[in-house]
Amino acid sequence: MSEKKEQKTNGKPRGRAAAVGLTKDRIVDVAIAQIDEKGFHAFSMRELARALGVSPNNIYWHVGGTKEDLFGEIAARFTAEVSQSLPRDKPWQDRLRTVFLSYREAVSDHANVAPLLGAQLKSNGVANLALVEAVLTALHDAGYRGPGMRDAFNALIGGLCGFVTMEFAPAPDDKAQEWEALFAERVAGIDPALFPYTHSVLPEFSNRIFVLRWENGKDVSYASSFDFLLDLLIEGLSAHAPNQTPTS
Amino acid sequence: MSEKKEQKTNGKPRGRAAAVGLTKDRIVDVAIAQIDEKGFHAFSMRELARALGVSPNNIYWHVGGTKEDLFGEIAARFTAEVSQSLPRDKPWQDRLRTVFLSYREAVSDHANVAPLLGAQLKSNGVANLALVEAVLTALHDAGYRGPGMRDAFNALIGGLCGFVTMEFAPAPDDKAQEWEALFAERVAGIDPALFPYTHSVLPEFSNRIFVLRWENGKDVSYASSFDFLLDLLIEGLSAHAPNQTPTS
DNA sequence: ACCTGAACACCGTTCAAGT
DNA sequence: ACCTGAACACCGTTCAAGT
Repeated sequence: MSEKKEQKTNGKPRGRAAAVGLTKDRIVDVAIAQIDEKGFHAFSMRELARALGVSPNNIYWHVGGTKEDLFGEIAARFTAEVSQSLPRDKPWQDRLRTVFLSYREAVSDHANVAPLLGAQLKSNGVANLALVEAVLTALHDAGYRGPGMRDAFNALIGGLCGFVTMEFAPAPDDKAQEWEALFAERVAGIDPALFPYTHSVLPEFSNRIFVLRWENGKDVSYASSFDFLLDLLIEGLSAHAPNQTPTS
Repeated sequence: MSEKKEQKTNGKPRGRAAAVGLTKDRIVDVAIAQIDEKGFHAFSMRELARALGVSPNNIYWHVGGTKEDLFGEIAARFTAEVSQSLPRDKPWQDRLRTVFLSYREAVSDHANVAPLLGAQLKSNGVANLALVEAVLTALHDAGYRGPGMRDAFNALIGGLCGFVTMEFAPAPDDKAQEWEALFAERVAGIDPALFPYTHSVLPEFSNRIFVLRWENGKDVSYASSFDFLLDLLIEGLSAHAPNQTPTS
């Protein structure tokens, strides 16, 4: 994440009236820090204003009408980070792999922000064009065009970014410990007569597969599952590719 | 969605004191209706209480301490619906396809509830064991065991359910029209010198691929992209399967 | 067991005003 | 252009109390 100095004033030189020197960049910095610390659920505009030592309205002024707009800015910061240093001359398969692995890495550094990234159009929609361009170019090199390219693009973004959103879905807030214990117990007590296969994988998969878990990706790694998904998709795209590129 | 009659009293006969006859089922019914109508963002416990003609505390009493618990109940209702009528004697590929197509269908009937389903552990975690059992059984028939089975399970659930969550991510609330126009304009004005491939697919893909869109799956169908993702995964799982089952 | 009224400690957002 | 104070219309949740 870019650690901009606080004095940045959006490029424009400033008159002598400004007392605070608030910046969109600084707002986003502190907002991410707050979410990291207290979780997405506990994040509020007023608390953010307090942390910045500023009136809430000041934030609204810099960020544009609404809390959702701030979320959009936060999401933009993330996707911007991903588009750094995309490899240029590797085969399209390698480029795709790099893009999505680095997306997952960026998100896992600030896992509490995850609910923002997949779950709202505005965040979702702050186009990071470098990322889009990279994926489209890779698909183009694979020979995809038209509707087939659209489906391939959506399958990649939806499947992989969606996975990451689920991976870091936040657990219940406060009394987490109560809930964890209760849920763990419920999983352990699954009836083998009704659900034989689920029961048979039980001690091993308990808390390690989606749905049957009480901790998220911050506590239990889903890296190998993500890699597997990524492999399936890239291999599948190769197999369906209308036009193969030499795998130099 | 089950349209339980309002009088249901959880099976237990009731003493003469009960004036209202509120039920968890009825709470969930009306909550889903409210979210359908006004969107997830606008949903509140107090508004729900008003719609039910009931004191807010009454809801808390039936649903267990918190709003998150209610979300869990709502999610349970959904996954419960999916597990109806899972085919028994078809090949595992067909069974997987049916499960996830019917999951997507159930969600798209109440698209505004989507943010609830992938984005919070508690909803996510209300184990629908029939669904889990169906997926695990299919993977077992494909020959998957141990860590490979775990990765396959997570890739399926994370990729496909994650896709659906993104597909129906809600657009900004009120002044949507403003934002749509502005975003559409921004997409139309993408610089062909900086992002040549993105620019080249522009009129065709505008608002039809993730990231570069201002409407969600309620307004623009992502069915073909979901189908493509599903095909890639099932074919890939077949290719990697440790043990093939005769097809039919 | 089921239900309510009143209250606590917050929110997001807007309006009018200051420099 | 940048910033604040005060106010509006809400929240989720809890506490004490009623039948």
